Amino acid sequence: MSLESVPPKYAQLVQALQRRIESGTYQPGSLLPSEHQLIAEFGVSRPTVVAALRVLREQGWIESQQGKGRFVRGRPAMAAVESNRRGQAYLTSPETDSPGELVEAGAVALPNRVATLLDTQPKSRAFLRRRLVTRDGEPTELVSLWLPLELSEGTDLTSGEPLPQGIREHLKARKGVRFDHIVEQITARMPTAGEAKQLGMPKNVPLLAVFGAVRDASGRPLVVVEVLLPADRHELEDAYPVT
Amino acid sequence: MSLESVPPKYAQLVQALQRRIESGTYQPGSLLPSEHQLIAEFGVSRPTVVAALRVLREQGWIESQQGKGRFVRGRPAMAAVESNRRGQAYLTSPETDSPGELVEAGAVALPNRVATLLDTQPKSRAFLRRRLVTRDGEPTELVSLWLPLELSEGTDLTSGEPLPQGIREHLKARKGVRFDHIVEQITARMPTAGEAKQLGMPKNVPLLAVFGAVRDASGRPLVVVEVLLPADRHELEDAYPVT
DNA sequence: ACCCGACAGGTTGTTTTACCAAGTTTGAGC
DNA sequence: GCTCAAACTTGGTAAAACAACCTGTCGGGT
Repeated sequence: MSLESVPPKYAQLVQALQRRIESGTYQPGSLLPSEHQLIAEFGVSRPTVVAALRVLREQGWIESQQGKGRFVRGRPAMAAVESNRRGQAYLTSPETDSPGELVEAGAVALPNRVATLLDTQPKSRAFLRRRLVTRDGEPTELVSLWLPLELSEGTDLTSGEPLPQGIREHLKARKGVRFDHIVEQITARMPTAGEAKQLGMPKNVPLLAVFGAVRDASGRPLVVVEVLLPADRHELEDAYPVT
Repeated sequence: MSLESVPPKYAQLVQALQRRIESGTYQPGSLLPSEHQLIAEFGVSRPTVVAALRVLREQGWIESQQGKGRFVRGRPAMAAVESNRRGQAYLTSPETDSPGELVEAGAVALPNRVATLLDTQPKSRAFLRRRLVTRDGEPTELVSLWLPLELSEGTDLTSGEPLPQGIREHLKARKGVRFDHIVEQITARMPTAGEAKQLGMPKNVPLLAVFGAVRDASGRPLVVVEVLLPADRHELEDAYPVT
């Protein structure tokens, strides 16, 4: 009676083949053993082998060609690029993890762009929570969070205290909403006098403005995050496959 | 004798179920018919049904719960957001599709950032091809393409003529290289005097600079694309799932 | 009357055996 | 040298069985 559940056979096969590719046993460009050979070596049936190879192909480790065989591509290089999405971190990790100070928390009239992203009438009101994040004691990013009023009620976001929990978990626990994906808009503009002062940046350096509209699986907007970054100190990096 | 190859049954099932979800026959949140019911209705075997449902789950249309059934999530909202990646279009569609003029084509010393992205020594030389893209007769974007010299030899990129073919196809046909993914860096800065003049923009408006390092499957950099956008006229949009 | 556990019948997840189709390579035979 | 069939490869379909999980119902016990 094993309390630990063993992974299914096809998943074990996936891991075994990944290890062999990473260790160089299977060189990139070479031909992988055929289905029949893998069946003989691992003692499993053909559908099991096929299931494992399908996973590897979908993850980009190998590619297959009908009639010829399956070729090793190597460890997918995309996985090595850590996607550095600014909005993500502030939604999942607790505010107490990133030092900073709360500069605003209360109901405000929505800017046009945020109203559009939230799918509400312009000038309607929503809850705004804005933090100035510091790194090494210096202010570096201005992070704003807009929530519809009905979503902010009954949460700890309206308090002036830093959240000891990720915003994503907090909203799921209190309001039952589930984040699914983010639509991101990136623009650049000159800082206002107030922003330049808060961020301690020269007035002739542009700001990178990242707007992230967080939506549920049906596409309904839940929250909008805005991250303002002085462009001389930050840049955004990301990776994606060529279609 | 059908010359057209019919799609496999599981793919037909995928399409049929997608249509029903989109048309509202299967409402989001509701329970999908069980495997047994789908087998009876479509007259296929269980592995075929399971294969179709696996595709739908991986694409985000449904989610499954062992012991209960499969629930409709709806058309994945991510698919509705057209990913608007600036670098992509210039790599795949022919230059003759986007009006503009070639402003530079020849070997130059690499800027530091591009040399880093191409994984070469700083100040080494590479081929630069720069185009000023116009929309509605107005200049809007400055697109630069850097290639290692050995990759530009024997291609039509060194000529002053617009390519009647996508760069991706051209390089694959002539040099046998295959684009796999792009590592993208986004920054903002003030335009130089020359850039402001070429783009016909005010000097106090920042530029969005998008650097895209195109790599093959092993992560080796092939080409670097730079797109310069006046920030008052363009913004970048993208969507990605919450992990 | 109420509670709780056993059990039956539903669901999806995993594995096996079997067969046919389609693409590629090889080599035997002409 | 050429043709073509055989033998390899992966892709797809069918039928069956077992395991794991959920949800009722039907008991028996308190």
